[in-house]
Formats: sequence, structure tokens, C-alpha cells
Amino acid sequence: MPAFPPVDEQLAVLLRGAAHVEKPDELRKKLERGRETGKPLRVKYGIDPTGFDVHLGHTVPLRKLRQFQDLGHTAVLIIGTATAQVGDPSGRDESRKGLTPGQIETNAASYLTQIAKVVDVSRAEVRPNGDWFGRWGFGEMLRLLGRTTVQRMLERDDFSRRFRELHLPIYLHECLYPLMQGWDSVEIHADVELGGTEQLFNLMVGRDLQREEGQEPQICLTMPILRGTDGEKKMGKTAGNYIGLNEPAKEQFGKTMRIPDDLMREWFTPLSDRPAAEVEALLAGRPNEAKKALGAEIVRFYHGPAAADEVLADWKRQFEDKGDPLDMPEVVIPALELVDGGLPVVKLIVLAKLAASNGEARRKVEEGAFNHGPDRAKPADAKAVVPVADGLVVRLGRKVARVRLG
RNA sequence: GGGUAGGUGGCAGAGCGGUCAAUUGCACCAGACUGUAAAUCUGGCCUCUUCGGAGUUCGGGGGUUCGAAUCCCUCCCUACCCA
Repeated sequence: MPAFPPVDEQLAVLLRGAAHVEKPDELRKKLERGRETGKPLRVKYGIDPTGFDVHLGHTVPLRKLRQFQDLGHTAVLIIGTATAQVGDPSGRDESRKGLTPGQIETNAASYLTQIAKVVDVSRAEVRPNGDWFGRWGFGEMLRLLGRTTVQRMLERDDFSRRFRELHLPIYLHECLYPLMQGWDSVEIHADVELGGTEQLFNLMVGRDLQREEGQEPQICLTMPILRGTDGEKKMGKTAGNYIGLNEPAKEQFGKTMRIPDDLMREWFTPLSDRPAAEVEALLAGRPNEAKKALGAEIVRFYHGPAAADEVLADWKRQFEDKGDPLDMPEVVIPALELVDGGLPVVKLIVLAKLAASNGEARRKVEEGAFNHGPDRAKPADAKAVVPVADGLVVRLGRKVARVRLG
């Protein structure tokens, strides 16, 4: 029988960083009972396999789920193989496209390996909700639909915005989503469901359905939504402002260094394992140093300590000492392209993939954005010819590449 | 089913027969200043170009015209109002 820590200790951990708890008293009761009976709480977190990249925003509830696990509770990961065909409307002004079963399957596998970086998947229950919804017929679906009303759906902020203000379409199948998510809780007998703040409506539907089915309603525990690297919109694929768990260490670090200063406080608490006092000290100091600390911590978590050291050293070399990075991308240029051992700048830039078109390359040269070689020589004009040797370093703005002759 | 307003570059949103590759804002890229932050200023932001131009763009298709994003027909899509 696993021994759970005292309830107050557990609550201290579990409620830290939470945005909202529905209902805290019931959570306490469940924890107390768990401690008496030795039965772990079943903590649900659902993710729809809609794309390939799990990002830091997802890790906020995922880390919370991990905390539950570390306290001895059971993580139940719902893979929304059925719900992904509907598309979650939560917090969105636009409808989501549903996915085909094929896409969903490939995505789901990829998601699990990514999630495994945060949650102990080997100890978690993984439940594709297609397991139950896939067996449903029209009758079951009708019963589920009959459990709510149009009016209640329209109470949601996102729907009422679309309905009253934006006059954007609300598709009927979108109304099905919260019901399905709620039904998942019934299927797995969830004690707690985690989600972002925009999930509250969906989580509450779970409570209602469980109650109607004679189950004890789940606790809804919402976590703050992380804003993306732009400091404006919530982190996500659509906004292109995310840091993915699968991204290379250097990318993760670089993106963290580029976030607006104002965002740091918001990022530190949910993303860092440092004690609160340490975080405060960092935030009070030089912003640049705080960012480096956070970036390094993120890299350490997803790529290990060695990668973190390397990235920090590389950063120092490249930006503080104005050198070139160690792991420059290499581009192979066929030696046949060379004329008298050189190439017109514009052509060189395009071949090195530093610009998408000749026109863009020409403009960047005229703006003085391009230089090459150890002395960072700049071409006189867009028609200049650059002598190209194997190993030549070419730079355009933030982009750097090493040329290999092939 | 009836009516109305729409569908323009990544988004928002002008244009409504030639001077439109299409005003403007945001986003994005680059330069200056910096901490690859913010703010600010500057340049750029469909493709090719011998820099004179050339070629493809304004929901899809067809048509009128010397000439269309702009007019007509048709199809597809959306919102709103009425039933």
C-alpha cells in the first residue's frame, strides 16, 4: 500500500500555481480518503493528437500531473482520438478543423513520446477515447446530446463571442466536444481533471455527467495559460509562438532569450523547479541573466545538463564575444556552380538558403545584412562576386551557415 | 424558403473599368541603438530581371471590353434579418 504524504503537504504542492480549483474542499476530502484507504486518486488529463509538437504551454498542466504522480496518485492520459475528429472550440474564435483517423493515429504515437519527457508514462494509464466512442451508435450519441441545451452552450464565452459579437459560425459538432470530454471522465472514473483555464467549461461538464451517472464528481483543477514567446497570444501552434519539447537545445534557449522581459515572471513559476525565493532573486537582478537561467533550466530538463552547458557556452561565444556558433548548419554547394572560384553574392545567399529568393537576397545585401569569412567582409554591392572556398562562413542577419563544396 | 451584406496578399482592412503588384495597420525580415528584450528610427516584405522592364495574383469557372480586383453570368463558401 503506497503511503501518501500528509494531506496538507499534498495540497501545498498541488495547489501551487493553480488558477482555479472546483472544489478545494472536495479535493481535500478525496485526498484524506485516499490516505486512509491507500487508494490513489485518478487524475485525468486529456490531449488531442492534433499536431506533432508538444510545447511548453502543454507542460504547465503536464507538470502538475507529474506532481500528482510523484505523490503516489494515478495519471490517466486521455488521448483524444475521437474528440480530435471534432476539434475543441475552447477559447477559440474560430472553428477547428477535425482530423482524419489516419492523421490522428500518427500524431497520437508522437505525442506520447513527447509527453514522456514530463510525465512518467510507464506508470500512467493511457486511454484513447476512441476506445469507447468508437463503439457508440446513434442512440448513445443522442442520449449524450440530450444532456445539455443550446442555451447552456451559448453561455460559454467563446461561443457567445462568436454568436453575438463576431457573427462567426458555430458548428453543431463543436457543441459535442465538451460533452465528449465530460463523458471521458465518466468512463475512467476521474477524481481530478487537469486543464488550462479555458477548459473550465469542459471540465465542469464532466462533473455534471459524473453526478448524473451516480459517480462522485471530479475536481476541476485549472492551470494558467502560458503566453507565447511574443508575450501576447497564448502559446500555440497557430500563433507560431511556442517552444517545443522536441526542439533542439539551441532553439529552446534562443527563443527563451528572445521573449519580452515582461513575460519572465509569468514563465518562471510554472516552468521552473527553483524555489520561490530563488526565482524572486533572479527576477530582481539583470533581466538578461534571469533569462539565461530560465533558458538553461529548460534545456537542462529536456536535453540534459551537458546540453545546457554547451548552449550557454555557445551563447557566450556567439553573442557576448561576437563569434560564430560551433554547430553551424552546413550547406553543400556544387563546385560546378563556381566561376573562377567565386559566386555572385545573390546566388551564394540563395544557395546557402539564407534568403528565399534572389530579390530578397539582393535587398538584404543592399541593406548591409550580409557578410562572410573571418573578417566579416561585406560585398560592395549586389553584383559583387564573393570568392568561395570550402568552409566559408556566410552570415545574413541572425542566420549563419558554413559552405561546403560538393 | 425569402431578403440583405460579403469572400482582396500571413491576418485585419481599403480599392469598385485604366495612373493597381493593389492605400493603410498588425505580423514578419533586415539596418541603427541594445541585452538576439522593450521602445524608437530606417529600409524591405509575389517571382524573375541585362534594373529599362517582364510574368503570375484579388473565392472557382466562364464572358463583356483595347483594358477587369473592379461590369455580366454561373458555381462554391460565410454572416445577418425574416419565415
